[in-house]
Amino acid sequence: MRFSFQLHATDDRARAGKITMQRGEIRTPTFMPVGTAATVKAMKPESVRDIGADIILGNTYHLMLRPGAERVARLGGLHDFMKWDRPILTDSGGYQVMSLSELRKLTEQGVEFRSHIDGSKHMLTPERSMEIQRLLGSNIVMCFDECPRAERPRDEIAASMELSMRWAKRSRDGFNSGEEHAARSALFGIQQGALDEDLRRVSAQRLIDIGFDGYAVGGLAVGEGQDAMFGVLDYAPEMLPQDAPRYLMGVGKPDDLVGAVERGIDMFDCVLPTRSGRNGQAFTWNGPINLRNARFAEDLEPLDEASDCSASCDYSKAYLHHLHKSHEILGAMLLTEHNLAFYQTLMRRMRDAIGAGRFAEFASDFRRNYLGK
RNA sequence: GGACAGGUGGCCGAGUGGUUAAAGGCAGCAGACUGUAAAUCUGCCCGCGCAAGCGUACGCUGGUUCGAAUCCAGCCCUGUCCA
Repeated sequence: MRFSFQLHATDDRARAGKITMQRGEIRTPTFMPVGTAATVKAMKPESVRDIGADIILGNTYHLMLRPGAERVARLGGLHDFMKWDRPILTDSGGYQVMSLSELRKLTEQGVEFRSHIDGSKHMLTPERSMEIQRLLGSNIVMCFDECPRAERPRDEIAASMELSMRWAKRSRDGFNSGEEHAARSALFGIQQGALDEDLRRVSAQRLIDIGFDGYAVGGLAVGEGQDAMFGVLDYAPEMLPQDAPRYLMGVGKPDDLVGAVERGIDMFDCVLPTRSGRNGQAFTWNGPINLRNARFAEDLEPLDEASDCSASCDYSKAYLHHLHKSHEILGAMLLTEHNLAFYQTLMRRMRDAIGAGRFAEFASDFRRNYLGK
């Protein structure tokens, strides 16, 4: 089975289902922990699986620079290399076109990056991005796109979207040319168009015309704010095929996830649970807290007594406070694990609620506790 | 007892006549983080005040000067070395 997506239940616009691939099943809505540089930072791969992740994300740009895609291929591919045998989705480097905008030159052909590590030049084109993702052994390959910042003027957003759509076609062709890999992996297109409904519609249609296994909503959570993002999600997912997974790239905070599932999104990835874990922030059902805060210095309560994740229920906030104040590496490890477990539990609860036809109730309960309203 | 060196804001440490409420680091107190250039970054950090500002402040006491953390004298303390 190369790739299939089955919907088990829908509740209003929310959907619960399953992606089936050679390397395993992905229960949707799903959250993919981010493992940019062949590691979900501060986590052993087996722990990532233990807390419930079905799939993780890797990155073309970072692995291209180090250790190099060809080297990963010689070492047997990304899965064996990092000891993660389940599905891996790889981002194409499109996000780095924005995040490393100081270090690159963009042309119709592609993007020339100046490595943030050693200054060396690397040309990323749709074709090369497909090749790198193939060399890595990616299971879900993302089209090479440009992810523009929200505040760019409309004409630039439109031009950027058109460029991304031309690149989507080239990505499709490049992907198909890697025949053996194409026969056992999937390719996702990425809708752009920022906050503009017409551009989003044009973008969706271009992608559908090309044809992909799944469709991502890109270019959100890039500074526009949650209201604006939800505004787009009120119409953008419906522009994409019903029978394919919809992936909201780079999102988000727990309340973003709930609002996005509510609007028909099936897949997410975000650095927040891992990065925040390293920076002292823990997600809880009553909202995020910062364990560095003095008020936790003598708090013997665990983060989540009811959790079956050890990091969440076996250690006091006082201890986590101490570890983070002391810059002890275990503090980063435990909070990362807790946060990822929290995200996985959140996804499971959403899937269950959709299956039970009571997602609206779940969402309202969640918001009352998490946002205090 | 003698010879050097030195005493700066919670700690370390710049500064050696006015632009100094006093660099920088640490600690402390908060905040941010959304397809990871992030175990990171930002703000606050003498007291009172919303602020303008006022008051205190560079071991202590006195002096020189329009003006002193900075120059002078005495004293007190610390370190190293010599007896």
